[in-house]
Amino acid sequence: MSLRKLADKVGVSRTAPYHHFRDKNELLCAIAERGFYDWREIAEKIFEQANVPIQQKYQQFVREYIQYAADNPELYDLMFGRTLWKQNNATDSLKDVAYPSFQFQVELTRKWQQQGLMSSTEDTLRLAQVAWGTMHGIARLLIDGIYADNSHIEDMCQCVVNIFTSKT
Amino acid sequence: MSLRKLADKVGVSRTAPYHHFRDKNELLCAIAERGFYDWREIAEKIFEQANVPIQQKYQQFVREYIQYAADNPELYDLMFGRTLWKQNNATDSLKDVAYPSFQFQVELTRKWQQQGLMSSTEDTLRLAQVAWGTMHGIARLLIDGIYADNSHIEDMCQCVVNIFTSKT
DNA sequence: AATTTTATGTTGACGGTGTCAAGATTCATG
DNA sequence: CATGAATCTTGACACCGTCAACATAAAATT
Repeated sequence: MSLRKLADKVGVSRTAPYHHFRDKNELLCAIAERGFYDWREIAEKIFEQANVPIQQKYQQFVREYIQYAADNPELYDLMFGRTLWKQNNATDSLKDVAYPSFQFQVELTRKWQQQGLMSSTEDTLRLAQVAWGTMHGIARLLIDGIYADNSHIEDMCQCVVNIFTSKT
Repeated sequence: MSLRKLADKVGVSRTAPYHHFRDKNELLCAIAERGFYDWREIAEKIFEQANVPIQQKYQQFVREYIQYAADNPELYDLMFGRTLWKQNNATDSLKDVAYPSFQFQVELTRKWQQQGLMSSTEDTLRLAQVAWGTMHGIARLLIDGIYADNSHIEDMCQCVVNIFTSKT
């Protein structure tokens, strides 16, 4: 969607947004930022649950991550797509929210390793990148409509959990 | 890059390409098609090797997949990005090359399961989606510049192999 | 050899888009 | 009341994909 159509739909002139955002990129960054806040809330709720085995929490985490992407394809594309990240288009404000979100994934991985859910022989950072990459890749295959269908989500998540929590 | 700049760089008028491709989308599809052919050649060479253990071939496959994406970020984005796939923008001609490429991944997975490299308790299609999703996700994190660096490729690939070939 | 068709090129024009500059309006605050 | 900030507006510019119309060279047909 273009800025002009957007402005028109809101019933305002085409240049009105420029008094609130320096350019289109900043507006997109702001939208993505909201996405990171929303996702963090969802993720935190998962791990706040008491009396739920970690393996089940992990499965829930994977499923909700992918479901979030499938439910908000455009937003996910903004948050993790090349539009904002490929050429330093990301605002400092966006980075301030996104980087901790990336770091969160690493800390989660470390905890999973410590709790024996995942192999502790792997380097934590690498494992975090791979584990996240797996969710990210499946999410992208889904929202880009490549050889994956929304009806496969549940099964794929189960498969991910099986693979990553295999005893070594 | 825009069609006009491209045409200008080639030293031709802006509408010249329209005598060879119906529109910009068709041109992009043709480029992506070439990418699929190239990648198939690379992949086939890996599995043609004799006297190389399958695990090593698998590792090589993962590494070369990700390296190919890292070396040709724009091309990879065309081949597997939402530009061409999200809204049936893909040409029939492109689909004819791409779908078998997707299917190839499934057949590879089936073979890996049969040869005991990967867990044979997982459904082959799901496992193929997850295994490919992992490579795809890491490739995307790399080329989109999100929390992954080209210097991590080797280590990440090793990690992927370790995870997916864990004995169960 | 002459003619026609095809392949390939060109310029002009249209509507769409992001964005800047300059001016209008509202509105809170001194 | 006056001032200045916040907000909105229209006009203009350069760029983009694409269409229509026309030119020309090569290939095919007669």
